[in-house]
Amino acid sequence: MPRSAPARAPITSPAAATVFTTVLTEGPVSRVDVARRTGLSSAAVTKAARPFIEAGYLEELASEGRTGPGAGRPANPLAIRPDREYFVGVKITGDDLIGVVTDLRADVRASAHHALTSHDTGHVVRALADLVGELLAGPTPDGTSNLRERAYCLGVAVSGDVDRASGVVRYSPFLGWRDVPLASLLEGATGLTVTLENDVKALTVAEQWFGEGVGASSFALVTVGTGIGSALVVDGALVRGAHGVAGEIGHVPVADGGPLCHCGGRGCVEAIASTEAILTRARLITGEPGLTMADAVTRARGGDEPLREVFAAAGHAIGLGLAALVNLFGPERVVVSGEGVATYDLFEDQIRRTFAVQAFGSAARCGLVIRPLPFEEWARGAAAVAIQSLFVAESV
Amino acid sequence: MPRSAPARAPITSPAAATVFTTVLTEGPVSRVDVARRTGLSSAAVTKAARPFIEAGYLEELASEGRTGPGAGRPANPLAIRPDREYFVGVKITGDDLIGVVTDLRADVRASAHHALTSHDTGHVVRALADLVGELLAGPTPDGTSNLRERAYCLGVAVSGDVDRASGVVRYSPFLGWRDVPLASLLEGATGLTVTLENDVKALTVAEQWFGEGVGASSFALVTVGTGIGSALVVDGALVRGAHGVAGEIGHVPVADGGPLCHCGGRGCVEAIASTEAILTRARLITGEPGLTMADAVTRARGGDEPLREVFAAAGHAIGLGLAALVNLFGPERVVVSGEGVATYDLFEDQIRRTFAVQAFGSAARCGLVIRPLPFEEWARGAAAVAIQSLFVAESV
DNA sequence: ATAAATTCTTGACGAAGTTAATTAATCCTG
DNA sequence: CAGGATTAATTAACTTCGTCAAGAATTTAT
Repeated sequence: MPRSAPARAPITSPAAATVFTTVLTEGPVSRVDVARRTGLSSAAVTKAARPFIEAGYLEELASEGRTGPGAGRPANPLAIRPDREYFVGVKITGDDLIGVVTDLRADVRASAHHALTSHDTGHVVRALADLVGELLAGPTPDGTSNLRERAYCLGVAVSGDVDRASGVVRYSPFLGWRDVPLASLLEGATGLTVTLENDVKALTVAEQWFGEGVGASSFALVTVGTGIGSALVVDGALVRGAHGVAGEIGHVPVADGGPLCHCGGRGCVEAIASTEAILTRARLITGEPGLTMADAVTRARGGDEPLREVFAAAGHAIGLGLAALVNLFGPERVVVSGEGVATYDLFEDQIRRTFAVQAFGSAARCGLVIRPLPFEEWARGAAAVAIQSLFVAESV
Repeated sequence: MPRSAPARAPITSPAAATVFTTVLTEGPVSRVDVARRTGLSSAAVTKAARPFIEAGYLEELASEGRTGPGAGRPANPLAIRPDREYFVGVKITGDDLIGVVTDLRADVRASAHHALTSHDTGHVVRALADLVGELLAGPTPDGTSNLRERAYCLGVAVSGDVDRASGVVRYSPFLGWRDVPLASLLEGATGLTVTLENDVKALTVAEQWFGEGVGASSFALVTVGTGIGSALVVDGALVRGAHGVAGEIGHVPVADGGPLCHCGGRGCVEAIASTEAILTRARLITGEPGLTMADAVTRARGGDEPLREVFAAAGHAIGLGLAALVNLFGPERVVVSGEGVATYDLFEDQIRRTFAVQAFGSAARCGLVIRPLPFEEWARGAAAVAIQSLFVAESV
């Protein structure tokens, strides 16, 4: 090509990163507004925004008629051009790969699945590369180019102990992996820049940048399902834990002398409220060892009191765990998301009630959002991590 | 005065703050060493250090003979001159004022007490100003000057909801105060620059800068006594909580269906392990409504099994709370400090045992330091906050 | 002595962001 | 409808901070 390749996102200084994230996460904003929100001078915003406009990442919206009540030159809001770059996100579970392509705003544009027939590293890497190839095969939505030419980054989410910085899966119980340098393997196989992250943390990043977490300096996300996990954002940064462990709300002890947990502890939230724990208890109570989760849910929804109580007990345990989290951290908001079967409607009431009782003082003012979690969301989280990887420096 | 007044700590740039804190908290270090540890260039360290040396805050130690194994110019380590400036710290309790004077390293040089006969704001302010006057009356230890001329900052620690930034006591149950602008009142009364902080947070700052927290990017401090509280440091910054509440480990629910807590919850750590909760339980078990804490402690130490079990139950509850904290945050270290009567010897074993069982995975690698808490330490915490207030910008 | 190693200092330079002045685009008023 | 008021964006000069590269200082090793 005679013309130089289009410049990638020109994040060259803290101010550039600040301006870009502000426009990215807070919709169209005028330069003065960006300046006001970030504390930068308006001159700095002008300077920082120009390269982004030239590289096609930002655009100036035609002034939208009225500026407001008073007089004055109307603002030309800066807006993101979401189609300037695409990102691939893949979540690896024990059984399959879930992949999505998103735009800069983390809106999903395409998705695909792929069953895993083995946990062998080589197999997974090949399958993942195939999936990525499939996802990027088509043209861009605007038809002017194809996806592959505008996608440079791949985010991968895996449950377990993941070292994002080095791109290594330290330990993944589901896959039976230890110390697999997955990021570099995938960079070789796909040619994309790969960022690896723990799945719950990835989900939290998506929420922090493009969901409920926008504008909150501290918040938490909790996932309820097979396991119960969470991740915390304090002062804009993900809490990672000195030894790589943090956010283990599933193993917060809430019921002294309660059921034994697979972690060796007693009365952990996960020992009471995980899908398996609920099912075990439901079978015990009904005396039907063959009871399925789907049946239990249907009957509970239908008004089966003993079964409803099993779910309520789970909701109570989650509420206690939330109270522990909120009393210790005081986040601005917490998102509780139900994985897999959307049973959250059976928990929600009890979670809120218990939380209201156990949250201390004004910590109770913390906003509680409870909602289902479509499983594609996990892959979207991975893509969000890829988007975030544009910002090499601090995570604003 | 013909000569200009001696310059205060010349913290004019991020680099200056970094260099000064490094030397302050990590003992004598050569300039190259500071550069290596902080990532600054050695030129920057030289430049930043000079004004501190000129103002008398730092000095160059004569090269200490051998530098190490190899050749090369020997290092001239930079060291703090602790006596360059003194700081006053005062802790306000419901009954009295405890005050100390410390040097730059937060070493206590003088201390004094003062009984409070009323909780009236004016009375407390006057009493506190008197106490400060008393503390600063003498000459400096080196005899070259007097304390007052080298003390500019006062730190004040109060339990309850305190807004450090505005210097307002939002709510203090012990004093019965609401929205008292204590910092500005005290600036008027003492002429010193006043920094107000919550007492547990102040203690944590002291630990972060001058104790177990040095070098740890995240750690927690827990105090056990009348109340049970904690404060958390994540990535070098104190967690404040979106609504001003954080670190409320005392109200983490650990025993579902346990004793009712004064906060309205059930099974809170504080409802089981606070001094009052222990005493209530001890009286119930022994059937002696007049039992004192001192007696209970003596008899438990002497081998009284039922009483030992009361303390063990408290230790267990604390251990569960600690596990919750550590599983959620993954701090590098936790300090557990016993307030008032030094009963920690009766808890320690049980705390460690429970913690070991309930801490999840490598979170258990978190270092646990359990030790008594001399009550002057609270005032020292206040002084540490005053020292930290020199660093206007971020708390490194 | 001379060379090698290591620490510290110095001055030129460059990057990033600020302030202040200027230009631009609109509304309001008489 | 001209002129002023008002707000937005840009420009240019300047400040500040910290790096780089070169060299001075001071030791050990040969």
